[in-house]
Amino acid sequence: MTRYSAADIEAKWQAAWDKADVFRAAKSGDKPKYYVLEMFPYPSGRIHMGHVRNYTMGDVIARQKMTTGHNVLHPFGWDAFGLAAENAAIDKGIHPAKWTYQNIEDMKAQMKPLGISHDWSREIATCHPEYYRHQQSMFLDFLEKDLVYRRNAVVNWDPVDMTVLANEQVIDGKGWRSGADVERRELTQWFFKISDFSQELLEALEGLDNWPAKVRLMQENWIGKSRGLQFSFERTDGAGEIEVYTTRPDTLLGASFIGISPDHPLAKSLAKTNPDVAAFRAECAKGGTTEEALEKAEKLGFDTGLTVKHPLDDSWELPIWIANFILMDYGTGAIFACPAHDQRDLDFCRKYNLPVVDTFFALDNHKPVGNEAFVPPKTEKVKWVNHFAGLDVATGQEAIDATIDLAEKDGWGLGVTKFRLRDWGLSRQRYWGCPIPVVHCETCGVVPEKKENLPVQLPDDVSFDQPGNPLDRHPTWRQCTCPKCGGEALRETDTMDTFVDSSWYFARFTAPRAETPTDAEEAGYWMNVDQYIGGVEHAILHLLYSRFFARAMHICGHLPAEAVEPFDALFTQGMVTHAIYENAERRTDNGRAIYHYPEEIADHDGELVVRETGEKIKVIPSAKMSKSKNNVVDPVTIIRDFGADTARWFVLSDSPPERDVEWTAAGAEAAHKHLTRVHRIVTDIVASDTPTSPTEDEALLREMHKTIHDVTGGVESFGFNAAIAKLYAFSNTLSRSKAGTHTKRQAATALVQLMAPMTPHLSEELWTMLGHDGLVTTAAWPVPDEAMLVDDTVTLPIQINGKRRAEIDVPKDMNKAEVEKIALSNDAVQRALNGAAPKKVIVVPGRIVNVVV
RNA sequence: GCCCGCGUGGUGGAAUGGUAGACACAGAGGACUUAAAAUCCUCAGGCAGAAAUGCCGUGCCGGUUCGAGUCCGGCCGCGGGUACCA
Repeated sequence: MTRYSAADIEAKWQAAWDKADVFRAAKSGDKPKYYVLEMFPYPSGRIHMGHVRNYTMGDVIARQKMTTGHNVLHPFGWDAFGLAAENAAIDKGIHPAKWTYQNIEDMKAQMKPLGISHDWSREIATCHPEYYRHQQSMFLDFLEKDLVYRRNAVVNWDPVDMTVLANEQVIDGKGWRSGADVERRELTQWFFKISDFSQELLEALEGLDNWPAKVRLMQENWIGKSRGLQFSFERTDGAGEIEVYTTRPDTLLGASFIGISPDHPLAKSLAKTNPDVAAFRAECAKGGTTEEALEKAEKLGFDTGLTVKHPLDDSWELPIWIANFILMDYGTGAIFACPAHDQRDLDFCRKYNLPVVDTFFALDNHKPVGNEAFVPPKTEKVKWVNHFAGLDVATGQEAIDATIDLAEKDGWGLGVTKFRLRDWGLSRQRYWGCPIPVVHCETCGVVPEKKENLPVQLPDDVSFDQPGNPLDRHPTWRQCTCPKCGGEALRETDTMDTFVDSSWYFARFTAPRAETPTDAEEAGYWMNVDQYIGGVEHAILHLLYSRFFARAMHICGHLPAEAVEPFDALFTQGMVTHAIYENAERRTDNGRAIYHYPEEIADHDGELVVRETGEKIKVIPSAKMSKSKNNVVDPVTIIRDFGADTARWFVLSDSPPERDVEWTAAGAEAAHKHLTRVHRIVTDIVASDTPTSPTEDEALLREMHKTIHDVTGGVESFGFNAAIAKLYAFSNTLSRSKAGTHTKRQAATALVQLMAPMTPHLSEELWTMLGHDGLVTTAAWPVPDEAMLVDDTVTLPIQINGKRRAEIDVPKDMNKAEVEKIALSNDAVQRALNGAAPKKVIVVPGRIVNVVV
């Protein structure tokens, strides 16, 4: 008897697939196409369990589709530009390109043994000029179609390193290398006009039936459509007005002050003459740019001393304050505050001793406003103290609509629809990204590079010995000729956000070597992605940007109209998480936490310590595996010790794919044991010669058909863990069955085929062992016999008052009255009834009986 | 802060509004073995009970329903996103 040796089997069958070239995709007329795509990885250098989980899921889908008559495209590539490469350049002195390409090689070497059905002939890397030249060319198309523009926007500025920081590089408001207080600073930057598509991107969400509801909801909220009132408060000094936008115009009677953003034109102009305003603005500019940082920052205010008039009452004056929590990017950069009915406004008023206009709702037990605002839900009816907008009693929404109507009728305001979605800033002041193909000319201004001059290629000779963008200080790279006037000009040194790279790679995969960004015929055939799979952390940005990009590409003729929603079905897998081990005794020189790899940790009598030094460890429970936290677990050892099939089986079993899983080392061994057992079960069957036994054979075949049915359903609906549970159960059934050898071989064949998408190498081996020709990878998927799926009798639980008390076996199609009669004559029911008649009897055919006593 | 999600035995988890705990891991007991490993068999939510059985039980509080892990409302805890990590 041969033992299961993953190493031998896996190398052998991978070679066989290569030889038969089974995963190379090509257009074909005779089969429906199926494009399955996993989100491509960032080449960090090591694959981790999250990758294995992601690609294995995609592989199960791809392989199962191959065997159900589909022409499958399953490509792979690298999201290769990014910040980490520059950090490596700074920390280790390696050139970002060298680091990236080396990582790609390393990760490929770790990926290949997994036996994923990727078509490697289509491999792309976004940092390759052959990729980004098409991206530059599309940027020029977008420019021509007015989908790109420049304006000022804020960045995180490190005043010590004199450099722009990513949000990730701002920790508690300080630069991660310098430790200096970060400031917000304005730069002129490039933007995609994604906000022009707000309404369309919102509406089209409804059609995405095969996307998770939560992702659609998150995008809907992100786009954030709102209808509100836009109107102006006139300044009492006659020097103009303050325009505000509010989604709660119904609270206008409670207006207590006007707040403007520190970046509001009025605040800026006051700062020119008033040093206190300038100082306050500088104070507000401290800290990072994230919405979280802005929202959580301590609320600060500054009294301008100016006042405005209430639009409904000329004698009602309100003060104008500058407040740090008001964003210039949303609405008009100015608001009115209603402290009686908004907690944040109330807190602000209490802090700065501003007068608070009392509640204007007629509350049953009215008390003057204390430190708690009364916030009725938009759908709740409230009664007014005074008639307002012609209303006496109304819900918030009715009041909002009525107020807008009133304002429009009386001519002092306008109902306006706004979106939260902002334009997509794509400028990055960094080296390792796709250069933005424009030049700056003294005479012509900003001029697009000529397409024939693409790619605008990154220079290789750059240094990272000082902070900032190396492109800015490169001795020659910037110098170029103006494409318009032919005079001397300077290249743009901003590169593109890496989200641009990942917003169209799925389209490039359909024709990865085409001379244009896409090939109309190939894109027409392969698009859309039928099944897209990736981490839920991409629910908003990547997926929304891609939806925009597909529309923009369509406008420029790079994608057909049907491809504006590029992902027909989306599955968001959960993350593989792991505890983070923070050193509790030591920090870095500039006070940052030190994180240790799981393998550096030892357990000393229940206390976790650093193995080498014995330093105590603070365990941070469970978080997304992240390089910066050193909590990434490496799957390579599992593959080496147990083989790819074990790793694949293991990541699919036990946890539902959409759920986060906490990584544990235990379990891989168990998965391997099971595969060994399947190998032994099949080996034993092949060697056996048991005569047929009608009842045993029938029982086994019934189980086989049920298993085929359940596993097929599981695989097609991402219920991989449930499918694997069925396969475990069926292995048990098969191994204990007394059926004849002929039937057992049939059952073993089904088992091997059903396992094939998950454990393709082992399945190929056993397929051959069972005497089948060809590859199980291309053999037709088994189909269950419907007649074998239904049992003649069913076991019905009997509940008394909703609690299970007994069960009865009845023929499956027995009518309700019969079932009720049998149920009522049951001992447990008789006991519960104690001679009385039941109040009610519910019979759900084939399901349950509930007797109410 | 805001948006989204999740919470079930010692552990991972299963369960179209219909028998809560399938299938596994760890555990206990047994068979085989000189012994161990491997393998096979059995047990196993908690409490009470010899057992039959009864009561409790899906983060907490409340609601809808003949029936709630599942639907609704309110909390608590954890995770993701928060526009320059990808």
